[in-house]
Amino acid sequence: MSVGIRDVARVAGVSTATVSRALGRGPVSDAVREQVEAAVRATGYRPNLSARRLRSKAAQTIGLIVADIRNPFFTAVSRAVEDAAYAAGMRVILCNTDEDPAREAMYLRLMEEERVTGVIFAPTKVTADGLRADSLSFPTVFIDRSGLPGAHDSVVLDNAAAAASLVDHLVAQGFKRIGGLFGSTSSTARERQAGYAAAMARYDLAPLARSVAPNATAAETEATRWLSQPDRPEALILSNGLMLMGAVRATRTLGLAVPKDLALAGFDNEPWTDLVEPGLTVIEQPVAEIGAQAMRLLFERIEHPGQPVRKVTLSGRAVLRGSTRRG
Amino acid sequence: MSVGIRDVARVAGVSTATVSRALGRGPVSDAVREQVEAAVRATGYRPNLSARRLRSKAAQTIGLIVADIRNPFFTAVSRAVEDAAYAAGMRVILCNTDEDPAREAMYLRLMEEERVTGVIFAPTKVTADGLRADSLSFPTVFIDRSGLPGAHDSVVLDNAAAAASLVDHLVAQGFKRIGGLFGSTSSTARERQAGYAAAMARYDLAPLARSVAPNATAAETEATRWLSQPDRPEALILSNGLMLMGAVRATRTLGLAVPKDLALAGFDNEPWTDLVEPGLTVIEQPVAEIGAQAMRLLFERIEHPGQPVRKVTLSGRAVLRGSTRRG
DNA sequence: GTGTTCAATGAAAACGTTTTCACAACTTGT
DNA sequence: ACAAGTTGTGAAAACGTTTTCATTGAACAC
Repeated sequence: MSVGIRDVARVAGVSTATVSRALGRGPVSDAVREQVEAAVRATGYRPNLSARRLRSKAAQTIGLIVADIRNPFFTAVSRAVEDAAYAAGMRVILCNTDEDPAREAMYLRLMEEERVTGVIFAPTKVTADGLRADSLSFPTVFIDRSGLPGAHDSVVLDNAAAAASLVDHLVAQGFKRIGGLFGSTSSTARERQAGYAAAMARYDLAPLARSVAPNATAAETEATRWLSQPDRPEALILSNGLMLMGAVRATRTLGLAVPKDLALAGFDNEPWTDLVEPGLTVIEQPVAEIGAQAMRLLFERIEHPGQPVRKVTLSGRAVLRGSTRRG
Repeated sequence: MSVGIRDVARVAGVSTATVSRALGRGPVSDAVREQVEAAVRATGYRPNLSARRLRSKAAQTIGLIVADIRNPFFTAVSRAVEDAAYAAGMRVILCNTDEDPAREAMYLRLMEEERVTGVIFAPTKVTADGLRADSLSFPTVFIDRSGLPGAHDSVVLDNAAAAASLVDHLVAQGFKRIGGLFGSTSSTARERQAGYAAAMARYDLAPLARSVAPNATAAETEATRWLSQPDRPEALILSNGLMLMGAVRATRTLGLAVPKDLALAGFDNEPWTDLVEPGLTVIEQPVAEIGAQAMRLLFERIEHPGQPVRKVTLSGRAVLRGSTRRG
């Protein structure tokens, strides 16, 4: 049979209250503490966390809700979140929504039932815009995308500036017909597109933007179609790593040389981007920093529930490689 | 204040027992069930899962303990595990050990305290070999590496056969001086090395094997050193995706043409492996299948605790690309 | 000495469920 | 028409902790 705190108490010759105090933080004499610890070793006692949570109302659990853990951005963020969580003695429950609002709603309900300490959430635009400040019964930090202004803490990339810096770089290299292929569903992609358009306007260049589903296949299909046209762009900006991969595939099948026939630039400095010749110019997101900052905001929100909503905006870093070098 | 089952009971005009039965599976009249459901909607009741777990002793939680979620192999497995878990109404707690036995021990203890339903675990060799059949108080399935024979259910790749098939392919292409650079810590790498050595022996070729830490940097360093020697191999097999990446970097810095100066082959069919010219020959692991099979074994173990220990061995698929084509 | 404070402890309540037990009201088989 | 299930329900116990409340004894201030 399972050994409980009363078995430990009996062996140690004290009350269950004293055992609880000896194991947690409570005033106990050194002698008693040692007795209890000996009894714990003797019995092989392991506390039951469900009981502890029920009574103490501290779940010591944080929920991490992302679109898909296989997206390298979320993978890296997740690792940072977990490191911070376990360092603070908390567990992490991981959920993949596949950008499906129904699944988002389901997982948010689950989080309520778990009575989690807090949640880190990368919502779709529709869910983010639907969540008012008081919609959620637990502290929540949005990552990657922020929702209604002032409703929730968030940590995001300065997407517009990052996209603009790619345009700056391409213009400096002498490119003029700069196209942009952006994801159609996320608010992140929308911000990047806006930054791109604004930068193009600054240079008096006509923006050439298209939108598709933010995955490699859709991007490859659309890029192939676009680049087959006679008036194809001489440079192309992709709004995330998967789409960049699709674009590379398109250049291969069309036999286009990079950067001679087409310059390429994108987001997410994944390990392979410097392996495909001639190296891809990308915006590197501070992924670990995003996760760590999100946890910091979350902990501070838990500590001071009433404090004003905060939005942390981090800058991307342009990693310049051969794919944007003017022949 | 938080609304509990007694509030629902009061509103519905029934006892708490009836509410519990109406929400779960218990005999209740249709009329009462509707009343209860109406009361739940009216009160906004959300069950407290900690209380439920404490009383019912069903945690509905599975632990997933891997080395590092950023390793694409574990990322993919993790996604499959989570899909299966949530489909069965279970939550997933994710833990990263960084191959550190101390962290493994810590997380295993945590799993005990959580009273988890089961665990999917990718252990280091030292931990795996130290865990007897009765060491763990919860059903456990090992993935990627199996421990003591007959101690735990496991699902693994046929590593020896996979490595041998790479040798077969290289020999068929006419390569003779085939080197192997293997990870030094995992039992997986050891199996791959053994398969490599056995295959080489079959062809009466001298094995040329070296071991380093299984990461990109160490592999790059060692490969650079090795390939700088006058008697360097004409083909190189790497024991995982990260090491393959390191080897590619080494060829770039040394100015070696692939496959003319050096053929390359490795493991893990990651998306970038077909993007770096001329395409890398790799063994594709059935990652989703591994996760799904692990969950199947786990559920069946939970269902039938006494059944004999099972080991599922899956085959890799050789994806042949330009990096091993004989010039 | 006599209050007063404080540290250490135990008994018992509390946390929010599910499950057991008992029972009443129906069905069913004969 | 009667025994034997079966079904629906409520009261109360149980799950394994932490926390509250009360009590003891010792230390301290006057």
